[in-house]
Amino acid sequence: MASSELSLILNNANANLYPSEPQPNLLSMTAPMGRLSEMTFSSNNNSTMGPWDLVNPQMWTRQNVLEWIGFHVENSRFDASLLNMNYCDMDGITLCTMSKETLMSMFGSMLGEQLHHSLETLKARYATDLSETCLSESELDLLDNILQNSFSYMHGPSLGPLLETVVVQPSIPSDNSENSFSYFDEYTNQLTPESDHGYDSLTESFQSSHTGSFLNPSSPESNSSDSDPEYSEMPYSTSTKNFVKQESVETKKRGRGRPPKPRDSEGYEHFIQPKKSKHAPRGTHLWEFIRDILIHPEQNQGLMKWEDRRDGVFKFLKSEAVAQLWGKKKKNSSMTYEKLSRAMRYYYKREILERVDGRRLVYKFGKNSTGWRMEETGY
DNA sequence: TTGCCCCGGAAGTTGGTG
DNA sequence: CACCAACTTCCGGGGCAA
Repeated sequence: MASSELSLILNNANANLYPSEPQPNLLSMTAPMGRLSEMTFSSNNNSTMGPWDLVNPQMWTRQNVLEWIGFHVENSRFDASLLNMNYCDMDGITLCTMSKETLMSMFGSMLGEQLHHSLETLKARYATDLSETCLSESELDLLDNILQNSFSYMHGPSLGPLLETVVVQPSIPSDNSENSFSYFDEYTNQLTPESDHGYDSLTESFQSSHTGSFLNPSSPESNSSDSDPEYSEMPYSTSTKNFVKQESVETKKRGRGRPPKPRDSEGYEHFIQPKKSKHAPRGTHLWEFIRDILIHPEQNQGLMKWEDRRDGVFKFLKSEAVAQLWGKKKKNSSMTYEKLSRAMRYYYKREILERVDGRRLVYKFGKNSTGWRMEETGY
């Protein structure tokens, strides 16, 4: 585990806690994208369990340990700058040997206790179903092959085995999208001058599951938006398991209206959850989400592009992919461009967007939108 | 003809607020 | 608890290019 990664994940926790504080530019520190291991490293988004949640703590990698600590740092609103990063650099076996006192001395009484509680819970969980959760090497190989075959188009040729690190994730993220947790989040936050919520727009989606599909630098900037089968046929899901699960659920017609918020059923309610302020802003608005994709061209990766930056005219290049991202952010796996575009059309009345007649997939920011102008973004 | 997109009405849900 | 904002879902209709 590189110390820079340690810094990133902990800095990020602080960035989420103190979004108004100026953050150092992490662009240069951002790990190169593309490898699944690096994608999953940042998958501990917004108080969502990371891969570690599905693995016996004894088998955690350094990365898993770090994600787990990061999760609790964020949930307890612990000031990550107070952490000694050397304490975070250990594997699961080492971690499991630590007593409550040791953890409390390393991480302070509050966080240490929380970590101990979590660790004991997880250890107890996996003590009973170890045989179910641990795949044999041959099973891993088999699953790896399946994933490689199924998702090969999502990866660059140089990618290593998908199961190089733990890739399993909860199929339904838990809760609290406000509290994102990845180094991309911090990046997003700092580059979004008007990001009033410190939300996670791109990052949540990028990090957690798309296994590089949007990030593949070789992805052509398709003009045909979703005629590209890459984006039209495959839900953006982490694993085949999740994929199958989602598919079966979505064949049922769902009721109208906003889908119910997933309830936290993962047994972590007992941890200190960051309480939403009574006046906490709502989550990201769609137009802000769109804006942030546009003003972060490094991470945009051909999803959208500016047609006329000065006038705020932009175009969806991969409309369905953007919709999937939006759906992921909203914990709504059945989001489509059709639905997203309906929401976009409502913005016309409010003058957040202006109509662009006769051009497919093209919209324009209106006078009631902010944060996209060059004067505002600084670039 | 088909597929994709645009349009806007209608009805629904969730979460914040008073 | 009512109200409201912000979507989400569904739908019928229409345009356009292949």
